[in-house]
Order: sequence, then C-alpha cells, then structure tokens
Amino acid sequence: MAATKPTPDASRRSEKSRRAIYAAALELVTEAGYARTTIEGIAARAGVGKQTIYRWWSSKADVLMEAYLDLADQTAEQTADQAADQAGADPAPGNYALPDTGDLAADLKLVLRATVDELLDPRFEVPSRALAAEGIADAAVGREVVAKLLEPSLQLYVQRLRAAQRAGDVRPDLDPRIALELFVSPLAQRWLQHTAPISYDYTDTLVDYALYGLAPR
Amino acid sequence: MAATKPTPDASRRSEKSRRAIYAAALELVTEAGYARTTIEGIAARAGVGKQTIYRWWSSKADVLMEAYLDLADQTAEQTADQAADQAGADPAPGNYALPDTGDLAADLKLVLRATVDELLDPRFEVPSRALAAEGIADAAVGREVVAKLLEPSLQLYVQRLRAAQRAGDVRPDLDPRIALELFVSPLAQRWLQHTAPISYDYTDTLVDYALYGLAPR
Amino acid sequence: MAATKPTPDASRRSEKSRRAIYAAALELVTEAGYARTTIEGIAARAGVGKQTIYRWWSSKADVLMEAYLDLADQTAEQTADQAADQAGADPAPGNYALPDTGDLAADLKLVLRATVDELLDPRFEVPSRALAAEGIADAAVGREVVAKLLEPSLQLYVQRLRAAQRAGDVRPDLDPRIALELFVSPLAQRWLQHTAPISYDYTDTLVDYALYGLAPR
Amino acid sequence: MAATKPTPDASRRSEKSRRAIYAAALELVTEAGYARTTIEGIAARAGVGKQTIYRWWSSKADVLMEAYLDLADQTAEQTADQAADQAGADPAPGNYALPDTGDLAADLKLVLRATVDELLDPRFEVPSRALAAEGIADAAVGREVVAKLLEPSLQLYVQRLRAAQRAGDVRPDLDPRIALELFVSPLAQRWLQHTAPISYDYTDTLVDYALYGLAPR
DNA sequence: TGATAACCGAGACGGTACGTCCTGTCTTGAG
DNA sequence: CTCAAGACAGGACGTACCGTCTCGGTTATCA
Repeated sequence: MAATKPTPDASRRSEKSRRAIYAAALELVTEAGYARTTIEGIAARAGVGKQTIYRWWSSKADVLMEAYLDLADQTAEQTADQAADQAGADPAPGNYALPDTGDLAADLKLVLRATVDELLDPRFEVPSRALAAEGIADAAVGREVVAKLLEPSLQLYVQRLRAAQRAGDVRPDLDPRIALELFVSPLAQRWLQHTAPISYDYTDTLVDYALYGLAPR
Repeated sequence: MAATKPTPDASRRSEKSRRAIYAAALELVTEAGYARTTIEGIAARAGVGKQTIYRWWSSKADVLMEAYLDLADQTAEQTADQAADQAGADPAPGNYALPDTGDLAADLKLVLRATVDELLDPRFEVPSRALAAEGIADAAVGREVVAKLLEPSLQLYVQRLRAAQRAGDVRPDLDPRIALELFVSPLAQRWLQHTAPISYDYTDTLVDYALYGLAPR
Repeated sequence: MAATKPTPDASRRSEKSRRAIYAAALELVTEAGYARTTIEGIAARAGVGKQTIYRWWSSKADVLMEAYLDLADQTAEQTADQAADQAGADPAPGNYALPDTGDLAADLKLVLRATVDELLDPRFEVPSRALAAEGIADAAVGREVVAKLLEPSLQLYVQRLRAAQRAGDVRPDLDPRIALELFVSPLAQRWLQHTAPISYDYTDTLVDYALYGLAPR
Repeated sequence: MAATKPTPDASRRSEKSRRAIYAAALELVTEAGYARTTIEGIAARAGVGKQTIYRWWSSKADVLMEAYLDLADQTAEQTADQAADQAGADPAPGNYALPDTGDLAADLKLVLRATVDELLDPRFEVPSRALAAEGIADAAVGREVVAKLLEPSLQLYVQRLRAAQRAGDVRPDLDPRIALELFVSPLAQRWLQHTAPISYDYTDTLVDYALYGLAPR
C-alpha cells in the first residue's frame, strides 16, 4: 500500500516505450544471451533513456519477466483466436483447464507434448531458461518466476488429477500436488539442465511410468 | 588434451594459493552470493594476484566448480573415515554404490533422506545452487556441472534399479535412466526452484508414488 | 526585439512564481554553491514546474543574474529609504553618482571601503562570485555581467575622475577609464582570485599609490 | 605525507597515457570549451580508460591544470633553448627573473607586452581562462591556480620592484606586493572579464600611470 | 456566461555524463 | 617460471540533470 520511492505516475506512462523495451529485451536475450544483455543495451535498442527503464522496473530480470509474460499473453491470445475460429465462441484469456476426455493418460500425454513443443520453440526457450536460471540464483526473482510462470501451470495438473480421482482413475488417497511432479519435474529437469534430450516418446513414457508405477503388478 | 595457451607449468603451481583460492571462493559465495562474488574479491581474500586465478581457471564458475568438488571430496573422505573406523578397512575414495539390502523402497528412501540433508546443509547448498544456476544460464558450465556433479550420482540409481530389475522388484522392460527421474527430479525441482519445501516425508512419498504408480491397482 | 520562440505572454506571468524562483535560486547558490545548484533544484525549492523556469529564462546563469539584480535593487532601495529618512526626499532608484566633497582621495577611499563591505557580505559574495566565474567561462554571460553589473559602477568612477580633472586634482591628459583601473582592478582581482585578503587599509593604500605613483617625487 | 586512498603506485604509471591525456584535455578544451569538455571525452580521445584518469587526478580541473602546466613548461623550455642557442649556455628551467636594464619603465613595458602576447595566444588563452574561471568558482581549485600559475609570476615583479627601490627608482616605503597590482591587475581584469581590449599601448599606459600617479606633479 | 486560450505544477521522456566497479590482459620486481 | 601486486583499456552499472514534451487544473480575457 505504502509508496517507498517517488512513485512514478503510471497513467502518464508511455505505451510506445514499454512495447519497445519488451521487444528489445526479448531480441537481445535471444541474440546474445541473458548475461550479455545489458540495461544500456536494451535502452539503446529500444531508443529509450536508461531512466525510463529504471523508473518502471527494478532489474534486468524484472524487465525480462514482464516482456516474457507479455509475449506469452499475446501468443496465447493468438492461439485462442485461432481455436475460436474453428470451434466457436471462446473469448477467455488464459488457458483455464487441461483437456478432460475421460482418458487421463491420453490427456496428459497431449499436454506434455505441447509443453515439449513450447520448450523447444526458440522464442520461448531462451528467455524462459534465462528467467529460470536467474530465479535459481536470486530468491526474489525466483518467487516471481514460480508464482507467475510455474505454479499457475502446475495448478492445472492438480485440477485434472482431482477430476481423475473423482472418476476413480487415480488412487484417492494421494496428493495431486506431489503426484504431478512425477511427470512434470523430470521433463523440467531435462530441459533446464540438459541432462538428456526431450521428445514426445520421452513424455509419453513418463506418463506411463508415473501412472502405473515401477514395480510389477 | 591439447594446450591452447602458453601452457602453465603445473608442476610449479603453488598448492598454498590453490587452497586459499578454494577457501576464499566458497566463503565469498556463501557470504555474498554468486553474483556479488568477483574474481578480484576472491584474489584479494585469498591474498593472491588476479593472474594466478586467470592462469589456472577460465572463469568464476570454473573456480567455484573446482572449489566445490574439492569440498565434496574432503567431506566424503571424512565421512568414509568415520565409517571405516566403525566397520573395518575401506580406503576407497568416492561413494561407489547405493546400499542394496534387498528392500528397494527402503534403500531409496534412505538415500533420498541423505540427499535432503545435504541439500539443506548451507555449506553445500549455496555453492551448488550457484553452480546449478550458472549451468542453466551457460551451456558450457552446464555440461561440466552435469558431467561432474549430477550424472555420476544418477548412475548410482541406474545401477541400483538394474539390480532391482534382476531381483524382480522392478518391471524388466522399463528404462532405469528414465525411471530414476520419477523420484529424483521432483526433489531436484523443489530444491532448485523453491516450488515447495522438501522433507523426509516428501521423499518417502515420492518413492511410494513412483514405485506403485498413481493409478489404482 | 524579435521573438524567436512561441513568445510567452508576459502580462499573464505569475509574480508569485517569479519571486519564489529568485528566492530559491539565491538560497541554493548560497547553501550549495553554483555548480551544485540545478534548475530542477530551484524548481523544486520554489514549488514551481521546470517549464516555468525554461519559459522565462534561458539558463541557470540567466536566472541567477536576474535574481541577483533583484536582490541588489531591493537592497539599494532599502538603503536609499534609510538615507531618505535621515536626509530628506530622494526617491531615485539606483545610485547615480559617487560623492564629491572636493577631496578626491577621501571620496575614493570612502567608496572603496563601502565596496569592501559589500564584497565581504555573504548575501552578495556568493552569487556575485558565481556570476563572475560563469561570465569568465561563458562569453555570452560575461557580456551580461559586464554590462549590467560591472560597467555601470565603473562609469561612476569615470565621472568622478572627470570632475577631478576639471578641478585640477588629476592630470588632464590621462584616460579616466584606464585610470580607475589602478585602484579598482587590484581590489577586484584580490576578491575574485583570493590572491590576498582585502581590507580598508588595503584600499586606502591603493588610492594613495595610484594617485601619487610609485616613483619618488 | 599520509596516504588517504589505496594510493596508486606512481613508479608504474604509464607515461604514454599521461601524455595522451594532457593532449586530449588541451585539444578538447580548445575545441569545445571547458564546460563541454568531459572526463569521458578526454578518456575517449586519449584512448584511455576512465579509471586511469580518476586514478591520477581528482577532477576535470585537476587534469587541465597539470596539462596546462606541462604545456607551459615545454613551451618555456623551447623558448629557453632558442635563447641559449643565441646567447650561450643557460640550461636553467623556468624563468627566474624579470629583465633589469636599469630602466624600470622600459623593463615593465617589455614584460607586459610579452604577457599580452601570451594572453592572446589561443593555445594558452582558452585553457588558462578556463582554469581561472574554475578557480573563482571552486576555492580548492582557486588555491592551486594562484599558487602554481599566478603567484610565481607576481613574485618576479616583487623582486624587480625591490631592486628598483634599492636603485632609488621607486619610493622605498611602499609595499611591492601591492604596487605591482597597479599595472598587473588592470591587465588581468580586462583579459578575464573582457571589460575592454588589451594591447601594447594599453600596458604601456598602465606602466606610465602607475609609476607617476594620477595626480599632477 | 460560457468558450477558449494562456500559464501553471507536475513529472515522464530521450539523452549525456557522472564516478564506481569489475573484467581480462599486461608489466614489474621478488623468490 | 610462478607469484603478489596492481596499472591498464574497456564497458556496464545506477544516479543526477539536462531541456523538451504532455497532462489536467486553474485563471482571465473575449464572444
């Protein structure tokens, strides 16, 4: 509630500058990597004074976070528009739920395949990997990354697993927040740390292993 | 193998400086964090010329990597010595295998509980998290981190799971390298990204879920 | 004469703002020095928008110049009022002439002693020194300073010396504009450049040296 | 004596950088003026890191002061060399005394004419005016300017006037330090403040007025 | 008696320079 | 040759002001 700094007046903010800064930040991170991207460089590329960046963002990570969220929002909107063109009215912003066809394994495989696509799309990969790395190194950034990028997606899995529990497809006693990690975390770790390549086959296998366990039946 | 630079003469290297640099690097990373740790700072704290660092290491991450490996080796040696005092001669450096009591679930839970202890020990946590973050941001560092810190540990799980397959405790058709991720990666992600707290209960649960699957039997 | 910019309408100018800007400028210059006085600082102290300053003045030096002239006018008015209270009506603004008692040496010593007083009065010293310095550095400012602050005073000496020439107290062939510099410039230089302290004794000595020369008679 | 900062090691100082900085500072001040000359600009023009300037000098004025002193020394050396070529051995650095031909007026006029030449030489005029202005605005700089540039020259006049007093050409009771100001300060003020042009005629007149006084004989 | 045009406070904006910090290279003198 | 020490060219940091601009909000004539 309380203002800590001279509090800039958001209503007079330059929309043009904001968009130019987002674009410059994403371009530079993609071209040169996060470490070689500088506030000065973003300002220069965006044709903006440095102070305009420092006025509205607290750090390089903060700029990139918002730029990435903006990119994700716009992309989601486009995807939704295309889907709406095909399937009828659905003006909802944000993806609110995982598919539920009744076949849990198939639904999870579908979603994870889409995640693989996204993780391998260079427009998303470079900035989101940079944000993840910065979030690991800096706890404050980490909280933001988890709260705004990671946890919302994970909650969709929680909901889908709860539905599966109600349908009798998942043991009723287990914790969905832990269960989802069995197939999500392995993918995340392979992608983040390059421990091994990721593919549709791999995520399909993860779902099978997780649903039916490692021990023989 | 091949030397690219004027090749420093390793036989004349100052052992004292090397140890002082390791100590300074670990102290500074723990005190101030990786980002605020600088080569100049390490040199000053170690009472060493900057060139001595640049002569033997290629980057801040490289210094910290070796310092951390050295710390881990020394700690492992001490642990081994204590174990040897109790159980007889065992001069082997490095832990070569996971325990195999015949009870796979119990063995995995034991090892994961030890991992939790290590991940929460501040002497290890700060530098290894820094290395992980740097490894995500910088692919070259990432390869080193995976090859020297991560993969060796994972291979121990592969071996234990193969033994379990031979014993009939794990389905014979599944890939151990993927299987191990069901309980290792969730722990890794929670620790790396602070998505949720880690505990003995949590790792025990992971083992149960992974071995017996999410679907009802 | 001709206006180059959108020509502000002087009749609608805010008198309150003008006075607040003068006060703020003089205060800040006195407190912090000319270099650390900024347009933003003056605006903030005066509770005025920056544009109000840029609308009416062309530079920091310009603001200070007017503020100083205003201060000098007001002070002269007060002095004149006091004198008028004692000696009868004299509503004239500005001091029009040096005293002429018939004793040139005494008159000059009196005026120079008053000048010493003014040069050592902190309310005048700081801003006028700042203006002098800026006038030396910047030729445009210099012209203003000389025309508005310096030359008017010097002309009073010219007039008094001309009277002395007519009275036979000064050689008739010499140039009064040069002659006055013999006692005025030394005082100016000592004050401006702190080459040596200034005092009544010093200015008295200057008058004696200048009137009667260095060579023996 | 006591070191206040990490004290750079002067013996390892780069002579090349020092000379490049002097040259760049003088060039920029002459081309663009003191106010538009920046430390960054000097560093860039000299092909030098900014830190190299901040390591050895405390301010822009300090750089320019040393650069100007260096220029003056070198010029004096060249002049002395030329004089020595004509008149025999005279390896003395610095001009130690004013000429003394026995004719005080002639000697003073000669020296003041040389001063006029120097004050109008653009290589000297721009930087020395800048230093004078900065010295008026900033007391610390002012002390340096007076001690290193101004007072040494004035002391030469003191010596010449003392000799004249011994020779009976100047009244024995007067203070040479004040006396010299009668012809030096007017020239200084005209030059500094552009109150009027300076010329040989003008300085000749000053000497005459000062020696023989304003009052009729 | 509104309209309309200015000045006004406020402050965001594109820029420039500041003085500091650190990088990775190079140089010096001691061992 | 290594080493401690640290000067060097370079470049990014985050801050402070510059001078311009735009935004509502008062005035203060004119229609």
